Amino acid sequence: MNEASYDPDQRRGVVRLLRSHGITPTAQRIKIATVLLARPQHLSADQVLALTNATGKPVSKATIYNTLALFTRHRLIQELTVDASRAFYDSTTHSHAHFYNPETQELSDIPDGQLEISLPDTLPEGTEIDRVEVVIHLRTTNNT
Amino acid sequence: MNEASYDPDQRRGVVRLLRSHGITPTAQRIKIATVLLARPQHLSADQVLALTNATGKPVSKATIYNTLALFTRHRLIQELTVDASRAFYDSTTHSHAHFYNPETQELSDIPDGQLEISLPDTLPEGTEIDRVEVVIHLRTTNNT
DNA sequence: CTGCTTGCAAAGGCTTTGCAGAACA
DNA sequence: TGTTCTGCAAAGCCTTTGCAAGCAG
Repeated sequence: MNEASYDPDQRRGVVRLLRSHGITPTAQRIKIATVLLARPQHLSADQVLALTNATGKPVSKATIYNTLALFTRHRLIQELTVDASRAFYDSTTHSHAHFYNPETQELSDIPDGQLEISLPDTLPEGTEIDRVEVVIHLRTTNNT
Repeated sequence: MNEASYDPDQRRGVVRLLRSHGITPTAQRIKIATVLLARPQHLSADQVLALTNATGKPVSKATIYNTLALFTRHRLIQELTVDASRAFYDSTTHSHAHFYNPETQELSDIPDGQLEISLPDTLPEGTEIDRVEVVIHLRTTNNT
């Protein structure tokens, strides 16, 4: 029930996942990855810090930031840039479209198939597509 | 030739534009708008500051930030969030898709028609679409 | 006059970095 | 034993804010 409870099978899975992405598993990285990848979610660095340190031995803020950057570099998670003031980290790497509500600061996935996009056939010279970020910014309906 | 040269006609146009967006024209706002709207471009606050203060009486950094926020609120320009570290301001409000090259920090428009997107027909309860941000993140091609 | 606007400097939030100690192979 | 990783605190960058003076209507 407790998210941080010790589950050897889960731990082994996370270790395998880190290794398969070329990341050396350490206690801190395993803990952070376990929190992040528990379910599809979008978390700010601060939220990751809070969740990670909700139980067990705390992980420092510097390590959180360094680890999130490392995970992003190795494509274990995806960094989202929807708000200039804060980065979000998406635990799912396949879905790329999101709703963002600035009022509630809520970020949510748009289900696959709900949105279609056709990419341009010509790109700037010498470049290729790294990733596509689609964010639909919402506002509360004006019920006058 | 000089971008900041005094052109009464241009100035009148900018004043009209500000008024039509519900913005009280002041010397600083006119100067900033003139720089920004000179052509389609994507500028950071710092770049706007530099360009604005390249000639004439300088405008303070605080006013630049406040004015860019004001212009954005009144939909004269559009704020783009492609890089967590810096906001960009787009002088064109109709085109929404961009290429972004993190290595060069270059932001460029994708011509209309090059990219098509079908929006979802269902939105979260009580919300409507404010704007859609599509950013194709590029990377330099690996010429091994 | 009265309210909005500007500018300066200080504060603020998020993120990165330097460096010493700890962990790991 | 040599390299990588962690954590603390300090620094850094971009942006916002408080407040007094200036300007516009």
